[in-house]
Amino acid sequence: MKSAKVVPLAPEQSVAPQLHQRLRAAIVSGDLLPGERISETAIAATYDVSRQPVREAFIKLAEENLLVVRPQRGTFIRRISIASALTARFIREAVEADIVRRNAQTATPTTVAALEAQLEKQKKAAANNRPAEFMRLDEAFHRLLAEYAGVPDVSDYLESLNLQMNRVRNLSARQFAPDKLIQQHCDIVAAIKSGDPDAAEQALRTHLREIQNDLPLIIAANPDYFEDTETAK
Amino acid sequence: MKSAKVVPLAPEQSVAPQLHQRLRAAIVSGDLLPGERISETAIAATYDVSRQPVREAFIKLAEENLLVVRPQRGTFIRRISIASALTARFIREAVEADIVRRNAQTATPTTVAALEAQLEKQKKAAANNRPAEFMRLDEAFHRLLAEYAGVPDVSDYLESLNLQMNRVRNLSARQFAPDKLIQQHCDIVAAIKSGDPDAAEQALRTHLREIQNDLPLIIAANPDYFEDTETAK
DNA sequence: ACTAGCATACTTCCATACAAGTTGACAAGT
DNA sequence: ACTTGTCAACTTGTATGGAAGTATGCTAGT
Repeated sequence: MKSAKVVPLAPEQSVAPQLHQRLRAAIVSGDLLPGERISETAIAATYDVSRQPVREAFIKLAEENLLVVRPQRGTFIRRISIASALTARFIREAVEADIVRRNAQTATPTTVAALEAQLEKQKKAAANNRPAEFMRLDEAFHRLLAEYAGVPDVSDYLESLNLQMNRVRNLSARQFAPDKLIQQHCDIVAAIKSGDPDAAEQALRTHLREIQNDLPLIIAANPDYFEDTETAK
Repeated sequence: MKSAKVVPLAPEQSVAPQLHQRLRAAIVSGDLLPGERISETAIAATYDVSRQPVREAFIKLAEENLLVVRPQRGTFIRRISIASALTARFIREAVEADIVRRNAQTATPTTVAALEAQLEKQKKAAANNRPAEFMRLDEAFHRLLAEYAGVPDVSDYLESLNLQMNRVRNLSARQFAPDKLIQQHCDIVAAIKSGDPDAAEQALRTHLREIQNDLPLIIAANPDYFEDTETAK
């Protein structure tokens, strides 16, 4: 069976990385659901390539904790580990707390203005009810904070952690209220603007703990997307 | 050419994971030097296996930033990115600062006693001049702190960051003075014991910034093990 | 002496075939 | 009704051959 109704791969680029990127997007977006089975041969047939590059993409995805490969049994979309999600959130909070403290200590009118301009974009996206756009701006906002703190590469390291958090977001069909999040973003920027590191840190911690409050609700709504008993990793 | 003077692989386990583990240990320990060339066929011949599992091990190592695969050109041991090392150190500091604060707030006589017992082991290893043993205990010490802070999984996430830092350590032939590090460990535990979060945080930040002070010396001693110009992925 | 072009020996990437193990249905026996 | 053994259809793991691209050294020409 040849491919059908699938955007074909770019022939001038390597196959494996392209598959890796596409499958990751499909998993994070919730197009492929946790626990779902996925086989090398099926994906290979879909994109009309051999099993080998598919296999290599699977290896990378397994390394990112998005897939579980059970030899001679099958490969499955990884269920979300609650413990891992909480751990990821804890790390993000600790790192970003430091980042906003630095921002509060070194803020200039220029950087504050840029942050406030970013907030306006967020408000606009929320007002127009475009959640995907808002999510992108949300990520850009936190990335901007890291940049202004003098540690831009930190965002790349946190990206793998956000992968799991974003899965939770998308699976929950966006139960998060954008207005509340934007208000919290404003509180952070306001504290930075007034040069108050303690207030900035507190505002950020409150912000990120919002997710922790919503997590039990999301789990209750989609219990089979999470794992409890198994040890994470 | 068949294998020679190499411990053969365990035949009952899969080849690829075994190769991955061995090569990673070789890179972190400095047995394989940064910039060194490494080819699929050579490794395959060494262990008397086919190229495919070697290739899969390479993919995992590239994902861990230990290898750089340049298509149709060759594969090389990744040089250490100074920017990445500093970023990793920043994240570690932020996360562990939070961890020791928690320890100071929730410490019990039991946990403090366990930490102090750990310190004694460190002193013994240092007195007997066993750097490898000390390094292992150092890691265990930080892992213990995370456990007592109620976030044991954090250590696993920080492990990938420590990979790069450990490479620096091993390449530098251990320029770190164990006595000074142990003294700093004692300061941390003392602050935890007295229930002073601010002091504990300060002691930990001082401790981890020690590495940052030594980094320029290490770079000056082994400049070709580091990269500067290239963007660190 | 120096440069441009080319052949050769590499490298990684992909396709294909086979090996080893698991799962599940089904039939035979108790 | 229940258990057990067998077999067929899957799965992932490994081996191998060839395709495409790159580096290198030689050769011919200036």
